[in-house]
Amino acid sequence: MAEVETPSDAGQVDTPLAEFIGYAMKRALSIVQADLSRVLGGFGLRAVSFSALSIVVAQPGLTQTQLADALQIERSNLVTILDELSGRGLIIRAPVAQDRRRHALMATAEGQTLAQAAQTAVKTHERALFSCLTPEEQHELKRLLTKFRGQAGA
Amino acid sequence: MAEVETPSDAGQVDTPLAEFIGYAMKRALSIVQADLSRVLGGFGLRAVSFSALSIVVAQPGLTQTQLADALQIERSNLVTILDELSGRGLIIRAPVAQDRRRHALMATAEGQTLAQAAQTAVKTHERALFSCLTPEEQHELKRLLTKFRGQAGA
DNA sequence: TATTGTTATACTCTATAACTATA
DNA sequence: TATAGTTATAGAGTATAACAATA
Repeated sequence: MAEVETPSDAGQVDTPLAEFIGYAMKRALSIVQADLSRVLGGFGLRAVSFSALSIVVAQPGLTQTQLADALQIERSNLVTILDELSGRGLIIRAPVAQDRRRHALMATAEGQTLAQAAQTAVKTHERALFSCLTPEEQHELKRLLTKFRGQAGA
Repeated sequence: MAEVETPSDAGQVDTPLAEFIGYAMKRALSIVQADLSRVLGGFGLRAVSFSALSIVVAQPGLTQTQLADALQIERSNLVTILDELSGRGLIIRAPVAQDRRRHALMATAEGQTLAQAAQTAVKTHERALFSCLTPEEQHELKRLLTKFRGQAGA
């Protein structure tokens, strides 16, 4: 069997995947998620509970099914997340008079305050993280991602 | 307790998260991943095994540690992936004469052929998926993601 | 009959520690 | 002692089916 020389430059070894937007997206996201977890950890929140809480604050009265749809997660998996938020007194599941199957989700005052603080912190840290891009580039990146989601995700 | 009206427009309910690039990235990626899984399923590959095979084809002689680093996954988790590729005769773990602890990863002829075909298919489907963006926008999106990773991921 | 929230469960992904064989 | 590959395992995250209460 022939001798083999192992490449020494492992840093640029993923070249064949460099042409795929999906791959670039995945690698970029993992950097953002690491930063996000760190920041939200200070508030006792995970990314998904932060998202859930933020939406409940913005759209009080949402039902669990609506929230699960908004987050694109399964209703069953949302239960644990809401138990967590509710257990900390950040949200309540209010009864809906017209339909007793549904829960209207509402943030408590404490939940609103925490959501506000966490959003500010995330915004600050995202700004720092993306400071290697110009403000125009940051805006364009978000615009392109959002446009793509709007068109391709239909 | 006051009556509650539940919002009827659940589609735009994630507004408070719309300002975060990370959130836009996550939602965009999940669309790409769904498409990718579908395409790669036809080749009996998952995203991670496709990535691994592609890199081995491009960089023959890589060791497992180098490949794990390139893919940013744990060495331990790479083992199963390589067992899978090796079991299908797509790659081999060749012995390295200078260091008998290491395995030099090499794609077989069949592995090279499959990688080539899968890459073409992924490229085609990614092009179709991103057709809602102009070629300039697609290029810019990839450039921004790559620049971000290069700068922020250091 | 259908829907809402819930439980249970299984399956994938990821992370960590410890082992072996080599260096 | 340290490194490469491996094993085992635990913890997330995610997906599916089925149930009780209600419509």
